[in-house]
Amino acid sequence: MDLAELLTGPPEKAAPRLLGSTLVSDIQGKRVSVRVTEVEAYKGSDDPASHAFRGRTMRNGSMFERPGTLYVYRSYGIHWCCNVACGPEGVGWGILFRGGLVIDGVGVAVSRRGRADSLADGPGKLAQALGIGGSHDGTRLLDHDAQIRLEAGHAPEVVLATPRIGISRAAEKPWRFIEAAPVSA
DNA sequence: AGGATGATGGACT
DNA sequence: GTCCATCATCCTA
Repeated sequence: MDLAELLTGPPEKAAPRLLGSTLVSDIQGKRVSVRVTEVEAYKGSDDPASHAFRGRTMRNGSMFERPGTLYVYRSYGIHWCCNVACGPEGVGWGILFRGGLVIDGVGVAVSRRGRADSLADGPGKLAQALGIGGSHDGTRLLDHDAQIRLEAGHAPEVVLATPRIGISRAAEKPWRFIEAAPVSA
């Protein structure tokens, strides 16, 4: 199953299968690639924690676009965070990119982050490392000539499901998925 | 290793 | 006016 097909499904199914895929950004002539290791599912009108719970607005419109559309929002007035829309067009389902590992363009990521560690282990940090901002809202991540793209990778050996982070409503749903290190011998 | 806190802006009641 | 899908820094231990 390819990414386009995967993203036509519900977020709690698609999210864990996005682990191990790669986000690639080509911005200002610089490339950064991040292996996705942490995601969260947000299920639109069925999910009180979702930005799309109350329907489509100016801010969340991208989540209602076709699968593979990037939804970028400002968090706490300071950071940028990004999601990919999934499910049928118009439903407002999405998957938040919550963390990853920089596998290409480390120097660029270090420069953007202003530090040499913790480059993408958080949604705001991941967006900053990739150079993603409000102007990238609506990017079609599955277009081969887009500035920011989502590409297939190799699936992790172990996936853990836990409650989502930083929310107060529907906090019991185990819709956070992380790539875990296999238990060593 | 873990808890508290300030920064800062937009969406919503 | 209040609530955030956060982060870095500054404490205490």
